[in-house]
Amino acid sequence: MRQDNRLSRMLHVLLHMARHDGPATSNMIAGMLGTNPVVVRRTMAGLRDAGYVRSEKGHGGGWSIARPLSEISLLDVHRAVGGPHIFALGPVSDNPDCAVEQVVNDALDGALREAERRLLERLGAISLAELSTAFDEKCQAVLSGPIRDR
Amino acid sequence: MRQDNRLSRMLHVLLHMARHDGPATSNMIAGMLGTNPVVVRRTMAGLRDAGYVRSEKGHGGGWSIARPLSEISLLDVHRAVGGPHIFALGPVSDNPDCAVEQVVNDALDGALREAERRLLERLGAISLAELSTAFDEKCQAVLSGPIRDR
DNA sequence: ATTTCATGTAACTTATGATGTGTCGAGTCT
DNA sequence: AGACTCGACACATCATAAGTTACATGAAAT
Repeated sequence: MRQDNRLSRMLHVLLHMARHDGPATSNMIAGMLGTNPVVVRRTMAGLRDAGYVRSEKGHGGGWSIARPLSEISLLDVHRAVGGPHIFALGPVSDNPDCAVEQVVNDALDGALREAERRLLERLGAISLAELSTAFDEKCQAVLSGPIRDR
Repeated sequence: MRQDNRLSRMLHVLLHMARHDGPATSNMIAGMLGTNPVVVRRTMAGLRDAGYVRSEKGHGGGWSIARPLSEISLLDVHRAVGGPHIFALGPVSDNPDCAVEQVVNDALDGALREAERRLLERLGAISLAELSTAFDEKCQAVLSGPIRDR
C-alpha cells in the first residue's frame, strides 16, 4: 500500500525554511521535494491553518515560519497535515454482530491503540528544534571526522 | 487509506473453524465473512503454506485447522497472510541525499520502528487459544448476566 | 465413466486515498 | 500594466486490497 509522505515532507520543508532567510515560494519548495507546487500548497495549507507557517501572495511572497521550532513538535505537524490514519491494518467492521469477531476486534484494537498511543507520545516529545540541533551535530561530526582527524 | 483486513478476517475464520467439526468450504467461509470464495482461498493460501490449516479438494473437502490454537499466535497469522505493511505513514525516500531529510527520516524511522516492534511483540504474545477462551468467558458472562441474575 | 463438489490460479475490475497536473481567479509588488 | 504568487477547483495517475469471472485440476459419490 502506498505510504503517506506528508509528515515526512513537511518536517523536511520546515527545517529548511528555518535555515533560509525570507519566504520560500511553493515552486522552490516543490523543487526541493521533487514534486508539484500545487501539492505543496495543498499540504502546507494545514500548517498555515494551524498557525505554524504564514503565506503571502504577490511579488516577493511565499511561505515563512510563524513560530519558533522549539514550539512545534512532530505530533503537531502530523495533526496539522490532517492527522492521517497511521495504520494500514484494521478490523473488518466496527460493530460486528458476531461475538467471535468482537473478541478478535478487541484484541487487535487493543494492540493497535497502544502502538498508536506510544507513537504519538513519542512524536509529541520531539520538537523541530531538536531535529535542527541533530542536523548541526551531524554536520559537525562530518567536519571533525576521519579526514580532518581533529 | 483503505485498510487491510486480512489479519482480522483470518483470526475470525480460524476461531470459527476450531468450533466446527469437519472441513469448512471456501463458500461457507465467504458467506461468514461477507465476501467471495476466491478471496478466501487467496488469503488462506498463506495460512496453508505456513502449515496452520489444511485444504482438501473434491467432495467433502474444504479447510480445516492443522495445529492447536495454542500454537498459533496473532503474529503468526499476520506473517502468514503476507506480513503486510503495518503503517500507512512513511518517509519520502529511503536513501535521501539531503542531510536534513536524513535527520527527519532517522527520527521518524526510530519512532515507527519502535511502535512496530512493540506491536509485533504484543501480537506474538497472544495465541488463538487465548482469544477462544476470551470468547467462552464472554458467552458465560451473558448467560449469568442481569437477566438470569445468577 | 460421469457427475458433482471443491480447491488452485490467472486475469480483470473496482474502490480508495495520496499524489501529480493544468487552469483560472485574486491579491501584491514593481 | 505586468510579473509574481497563493487559493481553489477539477481531473488524471498510481498503488494495493478486495471483488469478480473463468477455467483447470483433483477427489468423492453415483
